[in-house]
Amino acid sequence: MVITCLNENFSPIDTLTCGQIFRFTEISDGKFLVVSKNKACVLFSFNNETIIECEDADKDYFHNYFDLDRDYAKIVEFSKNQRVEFLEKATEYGKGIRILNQDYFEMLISFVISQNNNIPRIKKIIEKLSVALGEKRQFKGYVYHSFPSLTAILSKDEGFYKSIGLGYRASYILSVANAVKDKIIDYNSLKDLTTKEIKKKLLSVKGIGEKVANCITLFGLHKSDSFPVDTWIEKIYKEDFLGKETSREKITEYFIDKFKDYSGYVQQYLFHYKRNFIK
DNA sequence: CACCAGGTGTCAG
DNA sequence: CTGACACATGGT
Repeated sequence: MVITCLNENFSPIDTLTCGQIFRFTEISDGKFLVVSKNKACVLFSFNNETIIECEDADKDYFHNYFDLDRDYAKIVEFSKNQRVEFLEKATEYGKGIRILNQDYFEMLISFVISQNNNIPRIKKIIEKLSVALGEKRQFKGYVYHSFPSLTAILSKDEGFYKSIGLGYRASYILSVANAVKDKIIDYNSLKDLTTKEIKKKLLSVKGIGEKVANCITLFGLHKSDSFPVDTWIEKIYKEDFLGKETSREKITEYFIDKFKDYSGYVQQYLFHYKRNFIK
C-alpha cells in the first residue's frame, strides 16, 4: 500500500530529525524506515511528492500518524507572520515539519528517557529497550522491534534499566509505568481533559517534570497549546526573544500566551532551526 | 580535565 | 517561592 501527498509541507528529513521521534533509520539515501508502536513504514520524497509505503491494514494508522488531514500551509503562514525575525527564518527553514500523532505510551516512556540526555543516545537506549522487550517484526524485509508494552516494561527491575544505560533515570521509568498501571496517567484517564489538567496529573508522577510533561501532551496527545522548554529553547528565549524569566514553567507560559494553539508547531520550528542551522 | 545533552528531585534559605 | 546541587552516561 502506498500513500502519496505533495511534499510542500511534508519534508521527511525535517519531520524525522526535529527531535519528536526516536525510532527511524535511514535505509538508503533520503529513504527512511519509520517505526511506531508495533508498525513500520518506509518514507521518502520523490519529485514533488512525499511517499509512505506500509501494509494495507496500516493505511489509516499512518495517514493519521503523519497528520495528513491538517492544513500546514496555514500553520506556516501564522508562524511567519509573528513579527519575530528569528521565527520567520526558523519557519522558512522548517516549513516541511509535521507534528506526528505518535503513540501516547511510547511518548511517555521515550521522553522520560530523554531528560538530560542527547538525541543520538536517546535513540540508542530506546532501540535497546525495544530489542530486549519488544516483538521482532519485518516490513519489506527490514527487521524492526515493536515498542514494549506496559506489561513488558513492568516485568523488569531497576537493575535491568541501568544495564541498558538509563543511569539514574532507571527508577523513573518504573515510577511512570506504575502510574499508568494504577490508572493515574493512563490514556483513558487523560484523553478528555484540558491540556492544563493533563499536565497537572503528569507532574504528580515522579520522573515527569515541566519539560517532559509538555513533550507528552504535544507529541503523545497532539495538544498544540504545549511548549516544551529544554536547554535549546532556553537559549533561544534569552538570545532571540530577550526574555528575563528564569524558571522553565514561566518561560513555557510566556510562549503559550504568545502563540496559543500554534505553540507546539512554533516550538518545533525554533528548536529545529537553532539545533541544526545556527552553530 | 571540564562541559554538555529535548531535566528532575530534593533541600536550604 | 527560588536557587544550588546531585544524579548516570557517553561524546567533544
